[in-house]
Amino acid sequence: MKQQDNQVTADDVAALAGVSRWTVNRAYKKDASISPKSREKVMTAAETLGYVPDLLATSLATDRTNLVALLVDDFANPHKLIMMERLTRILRKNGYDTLLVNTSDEEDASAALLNASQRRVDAAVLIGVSFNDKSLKAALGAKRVKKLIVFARMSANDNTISICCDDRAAMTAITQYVVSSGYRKPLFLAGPQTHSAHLQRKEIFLSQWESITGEAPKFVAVDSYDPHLAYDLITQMFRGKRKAELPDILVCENDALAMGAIDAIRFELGLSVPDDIAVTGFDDVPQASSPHYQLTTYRQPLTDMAHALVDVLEGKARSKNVNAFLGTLKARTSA
Amino acid sequence: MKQQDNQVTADDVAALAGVSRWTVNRAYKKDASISPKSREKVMTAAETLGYVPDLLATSLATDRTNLVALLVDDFANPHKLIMMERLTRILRKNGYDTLLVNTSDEEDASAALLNASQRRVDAAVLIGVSFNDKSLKAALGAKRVKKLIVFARMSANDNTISICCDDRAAMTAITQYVVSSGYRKPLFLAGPQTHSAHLQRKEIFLSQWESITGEAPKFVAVDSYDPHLAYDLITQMFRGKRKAELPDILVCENDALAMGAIDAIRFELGLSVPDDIAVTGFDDVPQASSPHYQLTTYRQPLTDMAHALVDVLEGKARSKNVNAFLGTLKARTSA
DNA sequence: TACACTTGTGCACCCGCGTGCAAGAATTTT
DNA sequence: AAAATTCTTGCACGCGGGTGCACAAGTGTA
Repeated sequence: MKQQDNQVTADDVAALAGVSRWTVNRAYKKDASISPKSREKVMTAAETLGYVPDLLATSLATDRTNLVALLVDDFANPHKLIMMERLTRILRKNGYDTLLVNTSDEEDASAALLNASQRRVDAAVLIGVSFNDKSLKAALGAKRVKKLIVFARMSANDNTISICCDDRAAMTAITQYVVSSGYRKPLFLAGPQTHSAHLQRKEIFLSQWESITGEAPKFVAVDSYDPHLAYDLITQMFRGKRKAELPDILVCENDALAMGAIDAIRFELGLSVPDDIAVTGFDDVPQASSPHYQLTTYRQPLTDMAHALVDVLEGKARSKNVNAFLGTLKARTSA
Repeated sequence: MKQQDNQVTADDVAALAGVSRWTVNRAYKKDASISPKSREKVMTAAETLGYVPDLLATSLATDRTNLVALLVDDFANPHKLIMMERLTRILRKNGYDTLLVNTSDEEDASAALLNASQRRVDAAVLIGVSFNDKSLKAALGAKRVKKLIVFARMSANDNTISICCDDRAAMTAITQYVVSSGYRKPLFLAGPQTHSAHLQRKEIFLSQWESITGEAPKFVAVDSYDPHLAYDLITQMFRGKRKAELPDILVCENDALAMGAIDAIRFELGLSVPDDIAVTGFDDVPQASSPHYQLTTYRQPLTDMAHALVDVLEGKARSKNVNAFLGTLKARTSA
């Protein structure tokens, strides 16, 4: 493409408009003291020259980049796509651009974050779920990161701002749904155990269930939110078992695991969902509503959460942590 | 978190190391003329102060940001997630950061791109598929974008660099597979018709098929690569038809459409895939290998393509367009 | 020891724009 | 109509670091 070597600068516009460079500047500032006709002149000049202010120089001068780093550690989960779409769109609407940082490779993660911080991002937003203490520490080590925000996940770290829905309320809704639907032998399928116990959906479910029915459910866990792991684990655990030995419902920490489990139940064990074993998930990914899965799951209010993120960025958040969002249970036929 | 208000600058390091700021600079430049002991002094000083060069200032001074804008227009397709993961990882390994720009909202798209260009991205990479002429024009209008690259898609635009696999070879492989598998009544399910005809997979398939069998296949199209649209269209088209009226294979432009189609065939029409109607896709998204879909599809060599992108960015690409990558046909049980 | 020559280092100036202040122009007041 | 305001505008300086050149220091030779 045609390369415009001579980048149009404010000086050029000033020259054409017959004013000083600073007047050009003011024309772009909303509440600057400048006469309407000056602004007019500048704007037409800018138009003919195709001038747009340079964000790099602006950021350097103002120490505000309007850039947010989005740290994603797990690209296998379709829910990430939804979150990324929502966040980028809403951030953009509020004047922020998004730097996508892939932290799936453990070693590169801190380097990537360091790099992002060298760009003076206004904040780093973690939308990963398996961030362990090490990652968090690395993130905090990057001194230039002004704010560290954990999105869609609880965080107990003091140096962190957490924006997520009320996991306790969510799991309560699921637990009550499961109990009232008549299930009695649940098995909880959890992901990586990287959180403080009391923050885990697993723990919440277990205690909720126990307080309602008096019995402590069993649970199993896989090392990452990977449908294949769920598939393999369920296959291996359930194969050859008599029906009486199997749970009547599998409560999964998220949809990715739930979908893997459903496939295993159907295709490896030849059983029916929900008749033999019911399944619930969490997130309501697009595939959850497909006729194949029809997954009963829980949807977080991502749009509201994204707006809360903007509030935090602008420093006008009500409280430090914004983690009492309420989602909705999507009851489908999988449970 | 603790905010380090006083940002460490090269001057600070210089003072501590007892050299000038420029010597500090040289210490960070690979092939600069600087004595080993000076560099040593600088480095230890930098270490104790926690100094890292500011990328903003560097970019401003060198006119090279090492930033790439990734324009994504369709977050419904899981393949995007794969591409994003691959691209961000490989770009990062080569020193580039990625700006994620959501162009799914038509109106905001050009604004978003303009904004990215104001950050002086070294290149804009389109990994969308439904970019129409209007979007391309908007992209080209952003003068500051030095390179405009279309990834994983052909592009006939002269101002554009296209990095993709050889669609002709790919469709040939699919066509031959379908023919040799004994299918005789294909229907091509296409996405938005935004490309020049000769670049479309649809056209390639149609002509390939005709040249082999002598018959011109039928085709249908939906307005976006949305599984739901495919689902609805197939349901509506096929419902109530006698078996003889139905195709024996549905060749889909990508996996998203194929999966929607499979669901419709199974759940709305009560037919079997592949026995009643076979289906093929394109992309090999993760879900394609699930036991439910077992989709026969075509996988592009994304890693190689990502490296080619880096070559283009560094200006050491063999030719202007790099679009002869060969992928592999993944034959599964859906066809 | 004097000379040429190869490093190593410092410096002025630049990248493009923002901020605060002071001088100039326009407007109002008396 | 002169003085007091208020609105506009210009400018020095700074954000953090890169580039090319000139000079100082270090090395080698006669």
